[in-house]
Amino acid sequence: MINRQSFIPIYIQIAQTVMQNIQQGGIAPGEPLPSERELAERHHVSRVTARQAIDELVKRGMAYRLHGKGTFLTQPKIRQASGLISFSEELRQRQLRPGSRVLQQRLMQASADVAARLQVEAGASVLRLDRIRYANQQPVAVEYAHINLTLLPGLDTEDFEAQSLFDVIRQRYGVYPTWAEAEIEARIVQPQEAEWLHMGATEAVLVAHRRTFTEAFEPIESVDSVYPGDRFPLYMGRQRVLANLEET
Amino acid sequence: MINRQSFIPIYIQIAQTVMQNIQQGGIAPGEPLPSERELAERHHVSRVTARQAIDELVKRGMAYRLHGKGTFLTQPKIRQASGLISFSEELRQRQLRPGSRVLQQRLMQASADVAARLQVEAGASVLRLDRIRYANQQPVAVEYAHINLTLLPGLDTEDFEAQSLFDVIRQRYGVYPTWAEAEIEARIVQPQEAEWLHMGATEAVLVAHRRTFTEAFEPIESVDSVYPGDRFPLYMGRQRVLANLEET
DNA sequence: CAGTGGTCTAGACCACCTA
DNA sequence: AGGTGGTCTAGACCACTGA
Repeated sequence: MINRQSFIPIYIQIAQTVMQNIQQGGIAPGEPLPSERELAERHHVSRVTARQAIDELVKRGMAYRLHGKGTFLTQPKIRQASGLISFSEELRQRQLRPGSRVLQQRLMQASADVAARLQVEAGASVLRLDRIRYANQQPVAVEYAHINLTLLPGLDTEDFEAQSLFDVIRQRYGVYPTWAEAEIEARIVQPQEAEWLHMGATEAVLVAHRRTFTEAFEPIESVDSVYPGDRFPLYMGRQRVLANLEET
Repeated sequence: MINRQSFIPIYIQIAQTVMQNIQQGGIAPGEPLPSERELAERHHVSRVTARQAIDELVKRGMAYRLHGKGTFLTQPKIRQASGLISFSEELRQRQLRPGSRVLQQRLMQASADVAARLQVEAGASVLRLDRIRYANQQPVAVEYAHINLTLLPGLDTEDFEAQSLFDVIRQRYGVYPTWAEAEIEARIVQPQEAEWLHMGATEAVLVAHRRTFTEAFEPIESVDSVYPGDRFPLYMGRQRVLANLEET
């Protein structure tokens, strides 16, 4: 079961076996996961490693610990998490088929505003990419993106109707989007957007201003996503609320 | 510096000393934190404990690790995090003075719908609490809340204009809100809400459907919060994007 | 009481980065 | 080479839970 020669850490492998067990229905929501000591013994690892494995599930909101009692599976997550991840990944998790129509894709020089958001110098190369996004053929969002080409030279020649932006970034450049930040507001839909999204002229839209960063906190892209207010609610996922360090 | 007799874990104490150092300007954004080995030596603890301390800062999005290089302070967060936390805590973090006007506060029996959301039996005791929320005297939200009285018997007699709901829950009942889940949509403001929030009749509002849970995932409350679309954007904080376990 | 998670030790080896 | 974080060991004691 556990391969010690693998480049995948042991605790991830153990977390995966527990995940598989869950997905195959071996553990019902509310029921206990194997205890840390049991996992440690079963896989011949130290308890610290077993604990680290369970931590991976807890971090994802899939399980919760109760001191003295055990670690338990949370209720099923219809939709996993989102609001901060990319459109394609979001749809993938919702089991919907993503699609895109590129409205414009062109190289440009960063304005002062865009430069500030991408933390590059004014005039630096930026890819402007506007797309309509589809889920199972239905339009569900309009995205206006500015992508940091200083970090990703040559990205502008790719075809983003056929492939996911993040897939290209990861595979061609080895750059991994690791941090995200978003601010969300509501406004009345603009006429052009209403047409693209098949909405009435006086309906409301959600606008998410999102920035994605590398592991080292370099901005990869700055995107404004426009969603129909009611057809496609943003799910903020299940999160652990952390106590303030100061208050302890 | 470190008190080994304290009921506060050593790694939390160390995290606090690092935090203080940061807040006093000892470390600038982008600069490295003390290394794990250095912290361990300085406080005479094992490296695992020092690492656990730094983990607390990383979990909060205050620092990020770079393999082989070090752990670095993130850029300052103007607004800390939110969308999932309570109104009072959110304003506290934004340095605004919270206020409330109670629209209605009454004991009622859970309808089938409310019962489902609070995971209680239909007909169980529920506190309905509708409030206008103020920040520095300005109305910034309308909240319609259903609170699980099965978990918090007697809560209905408290005065929620004078004190925070969560403060009462923590102090009187020892119940700690630990998990949160939210879904966000946009719609046109309703006439009554427009009046309360000083908005025009055709403006858009953000509606957050939020549930808060105990450590053991028992629902504490289910709240619909209505925010003016543009005056009070929701900040989703800075979060680490976790890779899928399956894809590893 | 036994079983659970929470914290902690004193090491170890690895992979990665910079000089 | 020497520093960093990433992973791992084989224990330990504590606090909490439930029978």
